[in-house]
Amino acid sequence: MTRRTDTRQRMLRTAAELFHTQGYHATGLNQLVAEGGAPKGSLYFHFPGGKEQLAAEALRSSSEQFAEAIAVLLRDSRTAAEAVSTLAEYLAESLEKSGFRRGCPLATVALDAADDSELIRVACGDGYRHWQEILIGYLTGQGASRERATELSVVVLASIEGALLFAKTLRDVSPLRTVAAHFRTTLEKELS
Amino acid sequence: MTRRTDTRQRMLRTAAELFHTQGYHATGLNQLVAEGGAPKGSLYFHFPGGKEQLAAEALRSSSEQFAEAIAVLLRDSRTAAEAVSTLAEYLAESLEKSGFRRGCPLATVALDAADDSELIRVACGDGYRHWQEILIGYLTGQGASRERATELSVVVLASIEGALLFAKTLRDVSPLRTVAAHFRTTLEKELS
Amino acid sequence: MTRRTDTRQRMLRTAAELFHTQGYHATGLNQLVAEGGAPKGSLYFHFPGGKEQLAAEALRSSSEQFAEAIAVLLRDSRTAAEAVSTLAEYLAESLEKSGFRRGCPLATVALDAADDSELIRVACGDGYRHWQEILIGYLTGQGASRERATELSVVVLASIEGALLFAKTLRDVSPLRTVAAHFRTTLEKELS
Amino acid sequence: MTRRTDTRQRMLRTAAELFHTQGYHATGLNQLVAEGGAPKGSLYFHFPGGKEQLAAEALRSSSEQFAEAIAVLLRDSRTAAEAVSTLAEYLAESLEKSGFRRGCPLATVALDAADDSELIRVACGDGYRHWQEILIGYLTGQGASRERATELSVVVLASIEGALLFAKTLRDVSPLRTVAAHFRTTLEKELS
DNA sequence: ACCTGCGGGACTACCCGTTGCT
DNA sequence: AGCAACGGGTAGTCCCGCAGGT
Repeated sequence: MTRRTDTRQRMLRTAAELFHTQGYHATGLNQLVAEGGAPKGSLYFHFPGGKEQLAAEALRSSSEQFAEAIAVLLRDSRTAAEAVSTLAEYLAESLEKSGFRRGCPLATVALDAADDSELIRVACGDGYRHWQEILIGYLTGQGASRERATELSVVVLASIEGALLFAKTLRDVSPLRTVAAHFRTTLEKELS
Repeated sequence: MTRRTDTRQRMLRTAAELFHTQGYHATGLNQLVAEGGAPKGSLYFHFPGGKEQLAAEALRSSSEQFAEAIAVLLRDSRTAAEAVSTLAEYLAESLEKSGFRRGCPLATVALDAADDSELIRVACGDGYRHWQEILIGYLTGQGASRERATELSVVVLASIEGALLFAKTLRDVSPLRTVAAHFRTTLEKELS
Repeated sequence: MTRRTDTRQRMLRTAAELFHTQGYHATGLNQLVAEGGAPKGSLYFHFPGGKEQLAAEALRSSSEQFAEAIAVLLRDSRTAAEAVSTLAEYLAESLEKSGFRRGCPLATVALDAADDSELIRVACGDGYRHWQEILIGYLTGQGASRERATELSVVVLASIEGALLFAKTLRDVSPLRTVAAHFRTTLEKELS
Repeated sequence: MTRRTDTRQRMLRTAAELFHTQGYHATGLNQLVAEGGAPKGSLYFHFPGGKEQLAAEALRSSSEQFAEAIAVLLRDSRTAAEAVSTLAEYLAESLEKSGFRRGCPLATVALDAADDSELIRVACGDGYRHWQEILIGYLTGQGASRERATELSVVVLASIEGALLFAKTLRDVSPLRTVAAHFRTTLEKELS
């Protein structure tokens, strides 16, 4: 039965998009089913856990998709410095093109729902850890020690998250570029 | 006439607390007036602009209070490296003591309400800019050029914001400490 | 599936009754659902347009019911003079029995909501036109020219509406009887 | 002290205007004080009976003003037929010029508040009786018997009220003109 | 003593996430 | 799979009084 999967998948896509841009509490189930063209009653068939489960699954999906994007970006970069720049530029474009609406796909929900739902908090946490692991793998591949790579991955990722927050709030992507420039220098020195 | 100031101020305090920990859309006016002991009708007397105005003013208040805390922390630090460490430690404690609820006082609302209200977005943006200026002032005082201080302030602040997000989501303050350790090294090298 | 129709219909009946006696703005949705025994959440399922749509549909229903009553009264009258008297007497009884609350089922809402809602204004307008057409049909059947019947229908209907207003305001049905007496004479002379 | 009278009077004027066009329940005290430029707290000083007293006084004022207008119109008319036509035309113009908002100054409130407030109901009733007396006086002056004048005054006034209701609801003043034409004929025949 | 700024809740229309019955 | 129902929730406005300054 493919239709079931199809409906479920469409709901998840819509949910991912809305939770990404609006956060958890600002996103209504009505808007979700309206925008996704899905019948309202079916929601609790596909997601018995309700809004919480839907959000958790949508976030996992968003997170994996983003992880894939990072992985591709890193694979195509010759140096860590270049990789960070490319990532920042990609995020800047994504943010700007969406009218400063699409920042980090997890951050908004992580902040406004983590205290309400353990399921959601863990989904976001897992996402962040996954991204970090990808970066650690890359940096060790570039010659960094496991310990150093771990530290750098946290700092780089945190900087980018913070820069995304600033960029969205100020409607100006320059924080992303500033952060990228900083780490280009830092990483080039260290991982020549 | 002290009562007027008192009620308004009490509302603002309660609002600041709730918006800080829950975000904009997750915070109901009912909860707000219940927790603040104020009647609903008074709210719209003091804040004719409703929830939006209340949030914007509360955020400005939160932002200034935080700015003051940063300023004090920096004033009491001998080096920039120490200052960043102290700030990170202060935030880590604040986060942990509140059960991982009090992160950045602006970030949650900035992400979940910036697209809905220009008033709120600008209030948050002004807050971030103010914090940055404080940091720039400190760094130039420590010998950094204006340009370098500007870049560093963005990177440091963004890292801390991102680390707060990670710490809250993972229920673990170590990202804050990792970031602090990183900048201790970086800043000590640069601003000896 | 009979339950759907049932709930919707029950809501409409209650709405018609309340809007008839209290007008639009004096009738609260809470009172409506309480009095109708219907759940609050269902209202916006059946009437997505909210109070306005509910009122408009209730008025159309009231209007048709009243039209039917007029039609029956006219069908059972041998002369136009008798018909007007019977109608006036019927309205006087209805008004008095209800404690001077049930006047024209459209007038109160027409006056207090026509400027707020085009939907409601048109619903009332359509009702009045329909009643007039019924009267025109009857009068032409009694030998009046189309033109004369049109004029008479307006005057007769307007007089009855005005008499209902006076009767309700003065808590005295005699204006209705006075109007009836007047048109009995006028119509008997003309449509012998 | 003239200021007191002034504020009170300004409140009454604004109230008369708003109750006339919107009815009782659709008119909020906030709108009233905002539109009238009066201080909110003063309302219950000048009108201890609150909204109800304010409305009742405003309606009495409106009613007297309208009675004066009728008296002047009748005084300037040579025949009853002409008088009714002039009155209808005056009302048609007033209605049309106000965007079909100013109908009878009492009717809207009479219908939507008579059941809630005896004070208001009686104020409207007194108004209607006063208008009738003026008309009766005129018609007896034109040669009608007291009894006949009483009946005619009710029918004429009721017709005009009903025509105002229809005109407002249909956004078309022709019912007023139709009624006027009818009574021109009737009255000319009778009171030659 | 004449006012009125401020406060006080109950109530407004509307929508929420959720669940049975079909 | 899904329509209809459910009631407690949302932000916002209602009409009203009281304490205290002019």
